[in-house]
Amino acid sequence: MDATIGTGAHDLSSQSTTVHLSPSQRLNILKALGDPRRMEIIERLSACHDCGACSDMRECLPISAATLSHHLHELETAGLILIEREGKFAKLTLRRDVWQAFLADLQSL
Amino acid sequence: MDATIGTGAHDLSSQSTTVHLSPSQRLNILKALGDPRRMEIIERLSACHDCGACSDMRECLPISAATLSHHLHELETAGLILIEREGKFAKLTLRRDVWQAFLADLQSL
DNA sequence: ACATCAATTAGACGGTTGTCGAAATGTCGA
DNA sequence: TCGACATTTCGACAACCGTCTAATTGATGT
Repeated sequence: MDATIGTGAHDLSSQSTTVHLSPSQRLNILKALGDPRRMEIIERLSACHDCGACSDMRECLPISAATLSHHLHELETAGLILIEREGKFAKLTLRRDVWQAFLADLQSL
Repeated sequence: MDATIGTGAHDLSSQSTTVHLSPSQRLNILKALGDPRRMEIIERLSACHDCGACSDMRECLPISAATLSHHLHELETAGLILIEREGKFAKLTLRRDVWQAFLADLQSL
C-alpha cells in the first residue's frame, strides 16, 4: 500500500541515493516504534545481522504467536522490516536503509 | 515522576556530558512523537528558537484549547519540551539536549 | 496420507488515547 | 472590582490498539 517505500529490494539498489521519507511515513514509523515489543524486535534485528527467525523472537518476548505476527506485520507496513518466507519459517531483516532515512529525517528537524 | 530527566534546568548545566536516556524514557518519547499534532508541535518548536506561545500553536492546529493543553502536557511529561508560565501566556521551548540524546540513543542501536 | 509444527487470520475483549464542551483557575487592564 | 482572555482540569465518549484463544493455512518428515 505504500509505493514510496515499497516492499521489494530492487528499489534500494543505488547505495548513494538515500531513501526519502514523507511526513506520513515518518509518523507510521514513530507509531510503530512506540510499542515496547516492537521496539525490542527492532533492537534485536539491529543487533544481529541476518539472524531473525520468527520463533527466536517468541522465545524472548512474553507474547503469543498471534500477537507477534501482528507486531511484525505492523513493522513491515511501516517499512522497517522485511519478512521473507522460507519454507516453514519467516526470516526477518531490518531495512537499514529505511532506518537510516528515518534517523536522517529526524535529525533534519 | 521521572527523576532521570527532570523538569528543572540546572541538571543540564554541564554542556559536555550528554543526557542519557533510559529505555522507558526512549519509549515515552517515541509514543509522544507518534501523534500528528504532537509531532507538528515539535517541528514548529524546533524551527523557531524561542518563539512558542501556546496561542500561536492553536492558530495552526485544528484542535481545541483543551486538546492542545493535553498534548503539551504529554510532551512535557516525555521530557521533550519545557512549559514556563509567564503571566497569561505559556512559553514553550524544545529541550534540545533531550532531543539530541534521543537521536543519539536511536543511532546507537 | 497423516501428524506435526510455524505462522497467519478471525473474532472478541479490555484498556488506552485523542477529542470535545463546560467549568475552573489564574492574569491582566480598565 | 470586574470583565476579558489564556490555559488547565473535569468528565464523557468514540475510536484505536495490544492481547488472547481458536481456527486456518502451508510446509516438512514419516
